[in-house]
Amino acid sequence: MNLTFRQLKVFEAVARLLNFTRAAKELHLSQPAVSMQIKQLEEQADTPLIEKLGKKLYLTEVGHEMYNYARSTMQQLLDLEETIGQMKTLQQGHLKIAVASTANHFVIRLLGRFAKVHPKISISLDVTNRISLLDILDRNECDLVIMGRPPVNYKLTSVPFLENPLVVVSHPEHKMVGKTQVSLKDLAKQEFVTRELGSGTRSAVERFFSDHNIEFKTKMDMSNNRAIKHAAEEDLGLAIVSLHTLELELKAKTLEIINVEDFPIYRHWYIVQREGKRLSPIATVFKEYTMQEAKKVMQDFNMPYAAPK
Amino acid sequence: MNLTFRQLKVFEAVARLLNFTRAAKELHLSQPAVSMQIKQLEEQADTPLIEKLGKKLYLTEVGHEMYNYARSTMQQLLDLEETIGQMKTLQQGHLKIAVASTANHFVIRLLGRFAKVHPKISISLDVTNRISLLDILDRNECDLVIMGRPPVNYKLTSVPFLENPLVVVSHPEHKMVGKTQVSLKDLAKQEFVTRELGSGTRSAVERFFSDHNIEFKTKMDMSNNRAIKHAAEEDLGLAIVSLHTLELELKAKTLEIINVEDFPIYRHWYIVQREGKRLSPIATVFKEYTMQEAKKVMQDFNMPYAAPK
DNA sequence: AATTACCATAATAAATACCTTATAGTTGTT
DNA sequence: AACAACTATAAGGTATTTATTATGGTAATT
Repeated sequence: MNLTFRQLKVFEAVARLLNFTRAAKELHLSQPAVSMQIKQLEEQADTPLIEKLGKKLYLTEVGHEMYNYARSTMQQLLDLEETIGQMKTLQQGHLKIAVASTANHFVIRLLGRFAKVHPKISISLDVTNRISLLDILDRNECDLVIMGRPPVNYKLTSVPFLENPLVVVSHPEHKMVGKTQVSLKDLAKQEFVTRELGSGTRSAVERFFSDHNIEFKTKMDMSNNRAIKHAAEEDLGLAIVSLHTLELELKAKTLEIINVEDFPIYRHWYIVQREGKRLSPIATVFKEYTMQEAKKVMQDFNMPYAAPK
Repeated sequence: MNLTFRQLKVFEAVARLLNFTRAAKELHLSQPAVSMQIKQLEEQADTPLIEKLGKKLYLTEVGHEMYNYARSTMQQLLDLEETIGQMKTLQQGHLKIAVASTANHFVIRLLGRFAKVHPKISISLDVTNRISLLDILDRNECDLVIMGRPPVNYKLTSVPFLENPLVVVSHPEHKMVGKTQVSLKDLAKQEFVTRELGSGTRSAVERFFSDHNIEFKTKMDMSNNRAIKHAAEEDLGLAIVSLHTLELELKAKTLEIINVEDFPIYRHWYIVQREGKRLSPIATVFKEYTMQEAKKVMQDFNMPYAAPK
């Protein structure tokens, strides 16, 4: 059977009004046009749908079935149109974001604000490590990823949108705490607790040290940021971490920032997508929102986006 | 939005296979034909439905919605086709019959047999009086009506399919019971309990009496057959009723048939439909079944379809 | 660098879908 | 018998749809 929506639309009107002429008027058509559509539909169904007894029209049993089908299908089409319309106007939709664990803190705040502006949008947030993020991008499993500078050999489009200052922190009792300016030479004498080799932060730090021709002595390396801060709190060594992950520790004064020459190291947070990816309307809006609002959001939460010099 | 079933069909294949070329093969089309259909569908939706990242295809959010819609609509279409197919092959459908109350007894038996032959068909039976039956026909509210000879001034098509013998019955103790042959002259001396004026039976009886130039003395008239039989059982007078309504009373010997000259009066049961009515497949079959099987059904139930002469 | 697997685009031909006007035929009513 | 209200049918034209082949471009693979 090979019906057309046109046939269904015309049939619906005729079945409802039980009058070809009035249906034709309603559809702004000539009456024979209606007759033809009905005839074709009956040919498709290979059975009469409408019968005329005297002057009055009646639906046959199959006609009733067809009427139900026509109404149901047309209603579904209206629903579809509405859904699509809402998706386009951001009244509906789903946003899939993945973020590096170190970015978790401020991204949650950013998303919180964004969700308030777009209350009908549902959001899923995946917090995971750098390797997984690249995997997710590769499988096209999310709209956007927020992470440190992505590797160049992947086919990705990335935009830096916020400074990510790395600062040196220590146990509050450390002798360097409170000094106006610690020299890099002095810093080099210290031992560090750091992220594992291959992490973005670790490479950035190593590059910084080698650029300044000083040695970088590691005491321990750990696979997550939380563990590093813990180690520093226990005075197992100095740590170099993103300022954005320090809010709690600074407030509770379990860690202090050390004022070191040439610090903070300025890295950036990037918003990343697959090359060629066509963003959904809501993802486009979120990307713009992030690029515009990120700094403001950080400041509003009393979080210096850069460390004091 | 003005989609076509073709677009949906092609889109369904592409969305399922995520591969234009394979979809084209499945649909026995060239690959560009598929590209075009998808393109047109995307134009209708005014938003991308499929995105290509590297070599792989993905559905967009709207694409997923469209996929759901396509599958649902196509499934409904299959359901519709199946329903229509079943209706055509009598594996499904509904039969609406209306019968005169006096025909009730044997029509129920007829329908019982018919229902066993067509177990998937549902049946509704309306048992009512002659006036209502004509009304029902006028409003095209049923497929077929079974009744006595319908009036000629209605636009109806009717076929007699079974003799309807009217016999004289009385209380078993009546003096005429058991006589070899009662003359019409003697009968004329009796008083009768009869149907109301305007009923089919009543007119038939009156015509019979006047044709034979004898008087017809009524004692009481009543609006239904059951009441008449009751009155005769109570010896309030003789009754002239359809033999087909007497099964119980004869078996229980609460009424006896009187053997009267020129009786039984032979009327007929008619199967009636509106002029020009196109019967549904199942109604056509029922009409044929009735015309062929009615006599046999009556006999099988040990019901003489004609009174003994 | 060449190859392979895909999808997009262009040009073009054939089919068909769709609508209109004009006209004829029915049915029920006055 | 004439009329009014409807639907069916026929003829004809236009626009749309649908497909084909040929060709070009892109991304991953060898």
